[in-house]
Amino acid sequence: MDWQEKLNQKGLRLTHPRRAIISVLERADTSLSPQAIHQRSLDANEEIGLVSVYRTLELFTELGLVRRVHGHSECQGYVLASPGHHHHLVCHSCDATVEFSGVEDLSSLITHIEEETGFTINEHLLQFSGLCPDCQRKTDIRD
Amino acid sequence: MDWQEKLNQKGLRLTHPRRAIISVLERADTSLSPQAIHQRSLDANEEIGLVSVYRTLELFTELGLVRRVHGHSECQGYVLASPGHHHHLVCHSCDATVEFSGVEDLSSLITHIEEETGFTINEHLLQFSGLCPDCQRKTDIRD
DNA sequence: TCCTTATTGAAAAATATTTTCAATAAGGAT
DNA sequence: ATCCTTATTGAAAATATTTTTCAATAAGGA
Ligand SMILES: [Mn+2]
Ligand SMILES: [Mn+2]
Ligand SMILES: [Zn+2]
Ligand SMILES: [Zn+2]
Repeated sequence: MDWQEKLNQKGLRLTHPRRAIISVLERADTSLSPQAIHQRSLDANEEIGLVSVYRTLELFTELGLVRRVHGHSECQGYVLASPGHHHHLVCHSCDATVEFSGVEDLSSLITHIEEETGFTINEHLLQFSGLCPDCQRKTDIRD
Repeated sequence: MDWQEKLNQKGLRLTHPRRAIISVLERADTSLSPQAIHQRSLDANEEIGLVSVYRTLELFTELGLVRRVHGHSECQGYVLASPGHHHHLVCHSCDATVEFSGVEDLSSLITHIEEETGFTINEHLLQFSGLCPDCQRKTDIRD
């Protein structure tokens, strides 16, 4: 199910700002802050309000259409989300962000921690960071 | 090595705001935002400036004395960090935050993702969330 | 006790986010 | 095609958060 169907299903409208934001995120290769999304939308001659960016990101996060990426300083980066269990990998140097599928098996770790702490665990946040291929090359050259 | 030694070692001073902030974090059982830390410090009659809270948290994060906890909405929660590799477990309901030691073995997952994406991975962010023992009890009673 | 300078905090500036509300446009009904 | 309902928008104002500046202070070695 794509995002348009998802909105229909919930009785939500397919508005201009919503289209514009998805379009910006589709073209992005890094996560983008609300401000950045707004700016790129204007750059593409899709004039939308910054308020709508905030509202749409909140809605889309709720619907699982976008996900938040948590950086060292910045935690307001949003990326398009593919359906299913995924996490993100971020380049320290250029912010390139790619998704990887959540195939990790944390179950034994989770069980261990549940026993140790008495908590019930039902959610996890996992993110990797390092250098993307491009930035590795640039670093090599400099050496 | 405790935080005081660490500061000495770096030629940094043991100031009143720094003591106050550590003291607040030591007493906390959830992560705290800069504002919350400031308020609790005032409540404890340790009058420090909010600016110093920001500056100290930045410094202490750098030094590995505190760590940031990333929540669903809020990502400005700080907790005291024990030395070594740790992650955090947060209660959805009451925000109770406990540390667990980073004994997880992500190496095969990391290798897999490195091969798949061409990235070099050197850092990870892992956080669990769920219900703490207290909040489990409260939920049970309500049922 | 003195001296150096890292650090503080008040204030202002810069940014970021949320709220409000009248105007608009999405999309189902006719 | 046109009408109608109402979800949604965007301008503006209100709030909240974070950073910058800089003179005053106090940490801590001499
Ligand atoms: Mn996962
Ligand atoms: Mn770990
Ligand atoms: Zn890169
Ligand atoms: Zn709890």
